[in-house]
Amino acid sequence: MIQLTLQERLQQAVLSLMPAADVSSVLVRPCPEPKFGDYQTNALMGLAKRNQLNPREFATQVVEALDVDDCCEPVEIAGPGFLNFRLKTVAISHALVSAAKGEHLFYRTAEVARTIVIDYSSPNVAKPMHVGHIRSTILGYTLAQAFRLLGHKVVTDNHIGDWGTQFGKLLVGWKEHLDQDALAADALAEMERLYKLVNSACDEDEAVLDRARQELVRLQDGDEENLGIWREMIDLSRHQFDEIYGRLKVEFDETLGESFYNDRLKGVVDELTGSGIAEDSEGAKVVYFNDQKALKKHPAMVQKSDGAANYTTTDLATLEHREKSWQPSEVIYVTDGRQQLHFQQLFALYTRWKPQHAMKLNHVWFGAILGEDGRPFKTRSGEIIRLSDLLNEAEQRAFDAVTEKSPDLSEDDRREIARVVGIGAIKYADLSGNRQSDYVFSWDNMLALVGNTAPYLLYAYTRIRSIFRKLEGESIEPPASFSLGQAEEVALAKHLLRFGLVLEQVIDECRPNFLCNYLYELAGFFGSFYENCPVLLAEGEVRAQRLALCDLAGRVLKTGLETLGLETTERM
RNA sequence: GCGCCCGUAGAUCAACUGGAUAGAUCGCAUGGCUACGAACCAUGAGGUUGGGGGUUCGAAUCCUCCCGGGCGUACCA
Repeated sequence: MIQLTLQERLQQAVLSLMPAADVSSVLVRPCPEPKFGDYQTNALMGLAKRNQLNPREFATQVVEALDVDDCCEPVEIAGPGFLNFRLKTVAISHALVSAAKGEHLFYRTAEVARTIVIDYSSPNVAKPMHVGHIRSTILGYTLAQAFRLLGHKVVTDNHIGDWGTQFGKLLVGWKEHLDQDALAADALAEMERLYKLVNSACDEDEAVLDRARQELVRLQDGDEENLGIWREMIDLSRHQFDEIYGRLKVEFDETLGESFYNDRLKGVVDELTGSGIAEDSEGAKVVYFNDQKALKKHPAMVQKSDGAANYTTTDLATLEHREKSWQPSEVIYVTDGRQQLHFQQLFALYTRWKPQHAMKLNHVWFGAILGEDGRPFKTRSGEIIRLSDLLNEAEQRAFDAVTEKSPDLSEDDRREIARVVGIGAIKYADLSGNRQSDYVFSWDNMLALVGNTAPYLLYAYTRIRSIFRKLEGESIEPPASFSLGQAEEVALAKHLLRFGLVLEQVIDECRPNFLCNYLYELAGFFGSFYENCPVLLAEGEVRAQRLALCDLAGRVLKTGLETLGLETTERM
């Protein structure tokens, strides 16, 4: 939090010279190069330019008005007008001492807790979850954890696709082509087969399409037989979703599928038409956005020409429900980037429908998964890889690795470690990139066990734990100060101080890869420290200080990993 | 056609939203376990950031024009 102190004082110094200045962009950030210092600001140059001042002279004046002697060495003006701050060891020591006493862990929680609704995962009933679902599931869960860590209230909602036109075809398939044995063996695969079968039959034969429409109408009219089949399809699907979520250790506060809002859809359409927001077009009800450049040519449809509502309508009802139920300050949708237009329409439409709403509506989108040819991802046989197969493969590879590295451990232990490492590797691989970049799927990349990967972080953690196991019963007092005599200690300590800043960035921009980078660097700094600074063999104060550094690094690592949804292990 | 996103080392990705010498990892080469776990550490090679032009103290990032790719573009969600 030192960084925020510096920033506040810097802003005050600027204001003392320029009372009318907007200092919100006067930020202090970590230096790109340690040789320049620990923190820097580049904001003075822009400010000077806008006010037609010489940037170096302005920087000099700011430095004169700035008092940071308690935590920094004399501030340095560099290049065209950077300010470089170098922390005093006593300031670092002070932060470490209070953390070692358990007063904080280098971050602080929000003074005003916000309520955030996060909508993620949202698989469709009767379809197996495949690798495409993992990004939303893992990203959403991680964001929820990050908001919670910083003291916010989060409601997670799995908006599963359990209603809609696909059920007409599924019902035809179920009634005419169901293979009970296949259903018992792998329900989702069988339902997917039925859907594909009827779907292609519909393309060729108008009569099949008619039957599908009739079955759908019957379902929507409450026909007992169709409702029963529908419920069974949902139960079978939910069972398999839960199995995946269990393995991923992902949870939801709510699972309100599309069907939950079914009774409200007609009312929504009536309100929109009644108030003149929606109008008729080619038999459908649509909303035009002539006031918005980006949406001008893209009206949103809220009712199809056959009278049925569609997903925009459902999403409107969902937003209404969320606002009523939780009064969130923000609703976050985690989906792939192809739905950007839909959410632009939805947000604009909701604001027109309920102009008084105060929710920030945020579409957190992510890039596509591509095959090695750069085209949307499929295996050679044209199938998308099933999520359960991916998890199995990850655990198997991790098991082979742990068996090779630690053959002395029992098989049960190795299985458990392989589970933590394998699942962790997948999650980390998914979270460590910029979410908006498309990424190329490859088994070796996703399940890698060396380099910038989960096992690297977990290994650093096990080394820390190993040190504390060797202490056995020995009681350790938190040190009264840190002398930080070796460069590796300083680098590790300074990095610990930045934890809070990174967490803020993660929730501000909904980008968990900042946390991945931070933890990877932390593990790296710990690695150098570990190789160069004996802990147990050190003596007196130094030993106590190094033990405390190890403990703090371990706690930050564990907290960070848990925020990413990764479990830790004591040995591997 | 229109709109959005993208092109960075042999490969996979970063780059704190305009900052200082574009960083990692894999792979490749070299060195290090009689100091706490070598799933580690240290060192090296590898780049005209797709291409041209522009904006300015400063550009992978902003503007513009080409080249190449992905996605979307009213009755799927």
